[in-house]
Amino acid sequence: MARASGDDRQREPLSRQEIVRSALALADSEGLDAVTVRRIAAEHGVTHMALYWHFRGKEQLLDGIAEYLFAQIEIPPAAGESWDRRLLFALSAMLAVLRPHPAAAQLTQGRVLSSDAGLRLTEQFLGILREAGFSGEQSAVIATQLFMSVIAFVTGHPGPSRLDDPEGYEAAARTRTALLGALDQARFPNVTAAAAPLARCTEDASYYDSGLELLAGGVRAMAARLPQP
Amino acid sequence: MARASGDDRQREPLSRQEIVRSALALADSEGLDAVTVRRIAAEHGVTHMALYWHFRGKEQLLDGIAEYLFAQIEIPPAAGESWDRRLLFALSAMLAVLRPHPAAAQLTQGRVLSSDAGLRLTEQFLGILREAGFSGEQSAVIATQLFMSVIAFVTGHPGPSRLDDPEGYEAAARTRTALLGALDQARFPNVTAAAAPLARCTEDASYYDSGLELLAGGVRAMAARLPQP
DNA sequence: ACCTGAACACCGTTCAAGT
DNA sequence: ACCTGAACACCGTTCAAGT
Repeated sequence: MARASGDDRQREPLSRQEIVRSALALADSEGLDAVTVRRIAAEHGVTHMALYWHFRGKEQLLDGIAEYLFAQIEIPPAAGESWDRRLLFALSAMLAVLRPHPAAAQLTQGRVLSSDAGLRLTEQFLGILREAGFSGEQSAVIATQLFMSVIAFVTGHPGPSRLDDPEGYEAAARTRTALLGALDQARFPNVTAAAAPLARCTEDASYYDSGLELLAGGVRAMAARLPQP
Repeated sequence: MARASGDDRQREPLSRQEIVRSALALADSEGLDAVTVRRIAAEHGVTHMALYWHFRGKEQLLDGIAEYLFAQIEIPPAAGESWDRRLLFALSAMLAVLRPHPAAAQLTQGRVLSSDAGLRLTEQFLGILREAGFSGEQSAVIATQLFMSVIAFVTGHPGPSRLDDPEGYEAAARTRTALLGALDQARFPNVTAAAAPLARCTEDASYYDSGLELLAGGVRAMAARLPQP
């Protein structure tokens, strides 16, 4: 990934895209703390001030990562489908994009309304919710809460990613399981009994299936209580 | 809040509690970035290395903040109540504690299972969910997702807190509303129509009421699909 | 037991300057 | 247009030392 500074004396100019992509790769492999102006610059064989020509500051660089993630979310067109199936598709599309980037997903949390792709996503969710019969205000509230929840499902995934570092992931999961299992059974009967699922429940697809069911079921329940038009 | 270094020549020794409390106050008033070993130390009229006697490092200090927050969550005893009402009480209790600390709440996200008070909370949620008929595995998954969602509802609250800085809050909300309202109405019909609720929906209690309804409704829907015992 | 002083490696940002 | 060099203020951490 790193571009040695010696092997290409005539480097082509950086682009915002390249910078954002290497920042995202850094977040994926070493976490958000590793996303540093200086380290990103080093990846490109450039001094760290070079990035300030492309971004006004680090905050704008992080905005760029969030925008990049939002832009990848493609909600499949499903014109003939019911609103609740379309909602499920939309939530799945978000999860599919964010899951590989548990560290960087954090950056999307406060940036939905300040990125173009985030606004496009919001627009689509509002459309689905309006179709379900919710008012503009209700749709705004529910869309925000769905975004926050989906993002949190992904960022809540602790430690190293299973995809990037499977053996590191395994070791961390085993350690957590052992710690939970060793707790006082009198004080924590349910925790000790469910030590393994608690420690590793975010690892497999069923975790996200359950999350989608929780959210979609909640929205359906709220829709069912709406006054009939 | 700051303790001048001159006014008490015989300072009583620091305690972890005091350090954690001033760190939390700093997060509340200026955000997580302001929570700095050096600034906390200055609040107490002490050099920054003094904190290293009380904490092994900054990470442990942040653990302390999370622990402190979890410890304040008191789920009311409600022995005779149905499981879904007790679930609602438990979620409300979490929200009540976390809402005043939108910045610091972020710290609780990955620390539920590594803090004593977080484990106590987990135990109580698992108890409620087991009573609803979910298996240990299902309860672990759902409890985790409920935690993540509630925390995200609070941390998603952008900008300055309404309680700590009402006029700053108002100004930020107005700016966001104006920005959303000025978007292209052809591309963003629903966003522009709901500009105000989108920009400020996290401000009032109904936002959190809606969030609780969403989550509780989702869990009820999942419980309703369980095979009858 | 509780805190200080000096030192270190690292960070984001500014500003003038180079090509 | 695109990048460098030097400088600055700030950060977390270590380690030996003080009381």
